[in-house]
Amino acid sequence: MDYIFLSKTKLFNEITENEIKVILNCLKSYTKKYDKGDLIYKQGEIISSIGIILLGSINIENDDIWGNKNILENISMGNIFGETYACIENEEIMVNVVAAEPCEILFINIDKVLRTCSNACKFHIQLIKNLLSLTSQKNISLTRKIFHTSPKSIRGRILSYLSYQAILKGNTEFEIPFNRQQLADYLSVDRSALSNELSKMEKDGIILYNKNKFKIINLNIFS
Amino acid sequence: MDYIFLSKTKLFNEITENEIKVILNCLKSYTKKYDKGDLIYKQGEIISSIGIILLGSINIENDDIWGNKNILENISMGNIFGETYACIENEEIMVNVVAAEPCEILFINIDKVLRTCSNACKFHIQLIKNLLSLTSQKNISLTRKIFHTSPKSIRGRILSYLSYQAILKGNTEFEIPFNRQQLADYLSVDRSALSNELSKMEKDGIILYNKNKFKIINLNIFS
DNA sequence: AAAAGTATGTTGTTATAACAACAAAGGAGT
DNA sequence: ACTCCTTTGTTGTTATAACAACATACTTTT
Repeated sequence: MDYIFLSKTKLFNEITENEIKVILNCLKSYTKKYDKGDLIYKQGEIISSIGIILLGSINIENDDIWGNKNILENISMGNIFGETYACIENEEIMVNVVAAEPCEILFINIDKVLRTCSNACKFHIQLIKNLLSLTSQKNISLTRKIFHTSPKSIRGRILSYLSYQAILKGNTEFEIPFNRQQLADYLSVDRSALSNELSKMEKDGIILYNKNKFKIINLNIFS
Repeated sequence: MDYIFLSKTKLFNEITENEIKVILNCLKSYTKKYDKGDLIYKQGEIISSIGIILLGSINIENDDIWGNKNILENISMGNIFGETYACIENEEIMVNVVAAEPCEILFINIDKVLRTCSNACKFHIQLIKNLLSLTSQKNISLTRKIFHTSPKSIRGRILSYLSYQAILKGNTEFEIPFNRQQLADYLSVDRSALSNELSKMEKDGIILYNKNKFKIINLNIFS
């Protein structure tokens, strides 16, 4: 186990490598490998472990009753997933967790962290604090997705998403972590309509793009 | 201060009335009253206090760059708001918090809870645990809104929302906490289009409704 | 290098939502 | 009961997104 890597993750923020070693042992954690497309957590399951991505990345997806796939989030190496459901008892997970590429996951039973946390155990308290911070941040990323999908027009959604990416990267030229289909799913629009709108926006001189590289030319927010 | 009321809230779960009294004093909490429509937290502010609603209810809203108002959530008596931003340092709040009716709010500085939490203080640990649970639950309610707004058709969104409400209330007949405009905002659709679609659904024999009372007759999920 | 597979772009048609403008119903206050 | 005001429903028009089907890259495999 790469404790140095783990000590740099947000989950183990302010926890030393040796302390991590103790925690992982005490909480009976284990690792598992997955291939691209493998289902890690299935909609409807009751889970009590969080996952830390040691290698690769995963997608949080929802398949609605009509079969439309909706990508809520892509989570990469060093980050965690499942904490929302693991922190609430008997709450069915409403999403699918799917390996976006070959990956390796470390699972930690969070029930134990929450139930056995006593004043005596300093690591546990820090772990809970870190979880709180992470959950809050996930909260914000969900709020952000809601922002990007609340404009009624496709152009509005694209502008919302791209302008946020530009701010995030601190540059009007940037790469996005989605391909067209994934971006369409994220914004809840049809892929071909998205492609179509992107090329219209290029014609209108608002953006330049090639694959997942974008450049914002003139963000006319009133158009 | 009504400590009995507070001891029944989720935030003070497993904390006694006397302990609450100590905490509130120690954390320099204070209360404030608002009229309907008053702005409690404004988009862009850096906040470090969470609010507990002692009386009334509040709306979490977003006004986008084109002036569309988007209601993310309605939060009622005994529940908290602002914890997402208060738990992360220097994170601007991206929403407006508005009094949905006359209300009274108890503010608690969360910075102090997180920073001064030591092994010696048992209440603080419990408070953080409770916050973690609440944040996780808020997370789920955001995910739920994403579900309700991800179908591409208005009917799909209405069905998603109403069928969830029916499950929540455990009855095919129920009241919803929104008026038409608020529901339209929540589902990110035009109000008149929503009214129109609702009456079509009634004609199609799927639902019956009057104002905010609904009855699901025949949830044909494949239509 | 050819073949197969995947991702992206393009176009035309159809379905649907937004919008605007108005009508009707329901409350609140005088 | 009348007026004012707010909420909800209705209709027709216009704008836009979904959808389908195909074309054109670009990748990966053999």
